[in-house]
Amino acid sequence: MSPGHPDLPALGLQACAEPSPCVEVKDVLARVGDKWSLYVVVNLHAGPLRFNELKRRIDGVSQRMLTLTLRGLERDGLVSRTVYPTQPPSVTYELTASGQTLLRPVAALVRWAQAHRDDIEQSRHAFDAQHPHAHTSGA
Amino acid sequence: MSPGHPDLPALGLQACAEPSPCVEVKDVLARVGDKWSLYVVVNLHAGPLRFNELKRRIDGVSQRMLTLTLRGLERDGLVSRTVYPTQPPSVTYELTASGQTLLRPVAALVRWAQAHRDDIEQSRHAFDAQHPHAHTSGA
DNA sequence: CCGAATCCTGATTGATACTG
DNA sequence: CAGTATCAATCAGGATTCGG
Repeated sequence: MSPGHPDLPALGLQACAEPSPCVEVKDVLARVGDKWSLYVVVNLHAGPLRFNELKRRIDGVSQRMLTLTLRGLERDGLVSRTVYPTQPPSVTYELTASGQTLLRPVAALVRWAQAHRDDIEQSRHAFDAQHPHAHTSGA
Repeated sequence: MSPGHPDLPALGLQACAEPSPCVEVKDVLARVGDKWSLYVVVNLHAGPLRFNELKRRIDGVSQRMLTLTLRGLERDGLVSRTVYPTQPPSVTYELTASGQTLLRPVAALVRWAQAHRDDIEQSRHAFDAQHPHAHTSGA
């Protein structure tokens, strides 16, 4: 029955079939999948940035959300926060070693997204066409 | 100043520094990062499953959320739905070719999560310890 | 300049009940 | 068995305002 599935179990995914042993993944996805974390991490990949510089680059993020995102990232040890007691105060954020390693798997996902963008777009269009009652919302 | 950053730009991430050109990624993360899609995809990796079988396996998912998740996945062409007009009706869900390819980058993320689980856990604990005002919530 | 606190809105989710 | 509909609760996110 099984078509030509490559054996994914070898990738360590079978351990993730149930919610309980898979909390770690939810964790990661919650961190990287939220609205802004990814942008912060990516923008920080080239070196430290100050708060408002980050805010200017991400443009669209509210200061509240940027603060919360940075706090979350900092809490998880993905980003470090450095305060320079100047006048006015200056604070910079930088990727930690962990934060840098995260970029790699994220990049894989990005590549997948780019490769399948058209397929998905097309698929959605086709699907919406034959499902009149606009529940287009994804899960 | 830049520490030993591997050149991430080569990974195609620099194109993602700003929201606009990065919609695709948000898309993917929205699909895979939501509460249940990942479980569905992973559970389907070994072959087709019926609705309630899926529901039983994921346990914790409400039938509503499973339906919505499957619809979203189907809409994006990641999962296919097959109806057998038996009595009672039987419906099976299966990963499409696209859906199968998604497992690979996801696995990379899973591996990262597993590898950094302890660091993150520890980091959170340390962070919470010196931040009394329980905003433990991540961003 | 950095960022914390408050208020308010809308999207997500879950429980329950009902239909084919 | 598979799926939909409705309702209520929760939560994330944005605008604004105040403090160090």
